[in-house]
Amino acid sequence: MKIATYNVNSIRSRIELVKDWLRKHKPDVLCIQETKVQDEEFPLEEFKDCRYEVVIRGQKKYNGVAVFSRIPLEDIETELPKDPLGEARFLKARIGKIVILNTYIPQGQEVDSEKFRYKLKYFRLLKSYFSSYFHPKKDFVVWCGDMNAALEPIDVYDPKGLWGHVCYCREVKEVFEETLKWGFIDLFRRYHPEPGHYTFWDYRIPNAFKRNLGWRLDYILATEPLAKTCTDCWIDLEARQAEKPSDHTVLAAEFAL
DNA sequence: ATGGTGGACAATCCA
Repeated sequence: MKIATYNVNSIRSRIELVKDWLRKHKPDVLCIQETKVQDEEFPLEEFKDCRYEVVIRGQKKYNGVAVFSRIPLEDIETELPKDPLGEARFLKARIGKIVILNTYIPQGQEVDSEKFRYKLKYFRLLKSYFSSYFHPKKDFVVWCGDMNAALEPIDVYDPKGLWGHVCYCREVKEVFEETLKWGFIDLFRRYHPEPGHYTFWDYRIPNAFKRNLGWRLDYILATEPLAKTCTDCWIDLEARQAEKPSDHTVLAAEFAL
C-alpha cells in the first residue's frame, strides 16, 4: 500500500501535476493540503476518469484539504473535535483497520501573534484527539500533512539563522514533539537520517530549489503497528521539476499491507 | 537592501 502527501498550493493550479503524479505513481491514498477552493468549486470532474474517490474539505481562498483514494473510504470526518475556528485543515477517513489523518497545520504568521497561539493550540487539540480516539500500540493510524514545523537543525537549510521562525522555534518544537511522543514515528527520518532533505522551498528566495535552500515541513507519521509494516519513505523531487510546481513537493511511503 | 514570488481574488491577505 502506497500513501502520499502533497501541499498543492491551489488544486486548480496543480490539476495536471496531481493527475500526472497519480497516473505515474498510482498511490492508494494521496492527501493534499492548501487546495484553496470551496467545496462547490473543487474540480471533481477533472478526476472523474482516474478512478479515485475524492473527499474534500475546503473553504474560500485559504487552507483546504482533500484525500484521493483508490480504495473506498469509510468514517469520514471533516472537523478536528473542539477546534474553535473550524477552518478547512482536517480530514479523517478509514480504510479497513487503517485510519488516515490529513492535516494542514496553521502556519502561525509570526511568533507571539494570535495565529501563532492558535498553531500551538492546534497541536494540543490533535494530541488530545489522538489520545481520546486511538491507542498508539494497537491502532493503525497514519497522520499525513503539512505540519508547518521543523524539529531538528538538519530539517532546515540555515538552522542558526532560521531559529525563532514560526515553523522552527522552541514553542513549536516542544508542542510538536509532545504530540509525536503520544505514539507517532517519523517515517522519512527512519530511512534518511542525513541532512539536506527538504519538502518545501520558499518561492521568495531566488532559486531556492536549485540551491536547495529548503525546509522539511511535510510528514508521514505512523503509529507503531503501522510503522512496522512500512518498507520505504521518500521525497519525490521530480514533482518539483514540473512546469509550474508547488513550493512543496510530494512525500510518499510504502507499506507491506 | 526591511525586498523577493505565487495564489486567490479583486484591495490585500497569506505563505
